[in-house]
Amino acid sequence: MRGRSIPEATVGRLPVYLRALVEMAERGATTTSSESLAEAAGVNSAKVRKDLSYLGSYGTRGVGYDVAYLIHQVRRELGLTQHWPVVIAGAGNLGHALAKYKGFTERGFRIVALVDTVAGTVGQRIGGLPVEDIESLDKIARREDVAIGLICTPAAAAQEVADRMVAAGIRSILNFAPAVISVPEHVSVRKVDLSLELQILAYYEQRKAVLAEVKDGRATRDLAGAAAAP
Amino acid sequence: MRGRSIPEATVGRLPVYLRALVEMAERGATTTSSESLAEAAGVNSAKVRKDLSYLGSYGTRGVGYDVAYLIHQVRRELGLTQHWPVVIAGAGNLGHALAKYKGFTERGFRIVALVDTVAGTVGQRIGGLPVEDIESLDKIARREDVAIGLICTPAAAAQEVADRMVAAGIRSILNFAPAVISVPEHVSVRKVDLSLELQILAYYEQRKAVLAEVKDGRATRDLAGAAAAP
DNA sequence: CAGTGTGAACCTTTTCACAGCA
DNA sequence: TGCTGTGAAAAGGTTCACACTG
Repeated sequence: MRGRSIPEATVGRLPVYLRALVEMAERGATTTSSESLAEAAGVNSAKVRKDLSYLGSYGTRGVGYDVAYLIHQVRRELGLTQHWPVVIAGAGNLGHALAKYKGFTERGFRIVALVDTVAGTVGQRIGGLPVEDIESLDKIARREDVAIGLICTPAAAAQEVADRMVAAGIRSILNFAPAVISVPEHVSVRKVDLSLELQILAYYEQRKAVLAEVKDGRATRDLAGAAAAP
Repeated sequence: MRGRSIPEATVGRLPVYLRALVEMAERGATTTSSESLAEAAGVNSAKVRKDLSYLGSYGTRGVGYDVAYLIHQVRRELGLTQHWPVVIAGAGNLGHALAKYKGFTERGFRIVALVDTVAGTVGQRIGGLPVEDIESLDKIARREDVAIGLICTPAAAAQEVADRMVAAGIRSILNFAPAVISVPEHVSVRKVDLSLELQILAYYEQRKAVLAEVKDGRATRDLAGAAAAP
């Protein structure tokens, strides 16, 4: 294919394929198929083929994909052939944990600084990094050419921190604070909301309980028109 | 509406609306509109109206929504009128941080236990909780009627921990380990993959750089469809 | 008359199914 | 023959626009 601009849904799955491919390579596999890659990534094979087709025609009909070559192509597409300096704002529990998280470094993301407010944890050392004053953010970001920032502050501080990051030239933000932040158009934001995920699980958990009741013939809760599956 | 079974995309936004509504209530608002709720949640108002319509007709035309009543309805729908005991497996950096994370407790999720392998951190105390032997998982889960488990172990241990959780009667899993886990049909899994999010940001970041080059008339990278041979 | 609730149009994503190629 | 690559169909999600109503 190669029609430029990969669908968002596909972009979200490429890192999963990449991880699966790297594991395969580590286990010595040189070739794989859409079927086995799908299995390893937890999706179906049609999706894998369609997703990979957006990158190009890198497979061989009747054979499959060359693992090493595909790893290279996915890495290139994701922009992982370069290293990305990252700054973390907020050195509480979560910032702390993320600063020490090995998975980032392994994938080419280097934490270059941890910043917090003076009232917070400035001066401490976490995982070999000193916690610096958030006032230095601009200086640090420009010195290290930081493009990506993580917000690990309480919700109340998130918007201000985001503004500071934008002012410091950061163009991508990963927001762990449970708050909606607004940024200029040219800045990308993704959010990870830990308790949101639990709330979604609670919804389906509750649903299972309700459905089980219906199935048992004891519909104790109000259900307009629920049909229990077999 | 009330045709049962809310679209997944809507379920994923309900917690965001809920948070916005709770903030509004704390600021003393008694009424809101799809417009202002949309603003607070970072979406558009048509989406808010459609999403809320899946819960029922809880608004008043010409007026808006009653904040307190809507909070109640969203909570009920999400299954947050009850408390959910949660167990965390893996007391490394992340398990540590999550065990101390206030946001869970605030939203009705109580961490009842932290388990790890004996070789790990068993015996330590984290945020008032002792780290227990993972062998006790079954006993703990049944005693506390745990329905939700968090996996915060390294990727290599994730599947085994998931199996243990399923065996212990846990029916919903939030997986923080960068690994695909497989579970029986009746178990729900959601995953939070920290470095995946960074990789997605890297993709768009790189894209911006490439697009800027094209705009400047200096297309230094291959965009057309040139690909190096394997 | 302001603002909800919702059909209808539109867009994105997934799945199907098979032609085409090594 | 076996597996990719991809049109076409189906499903799912978003946005539009307006009838309806308190």
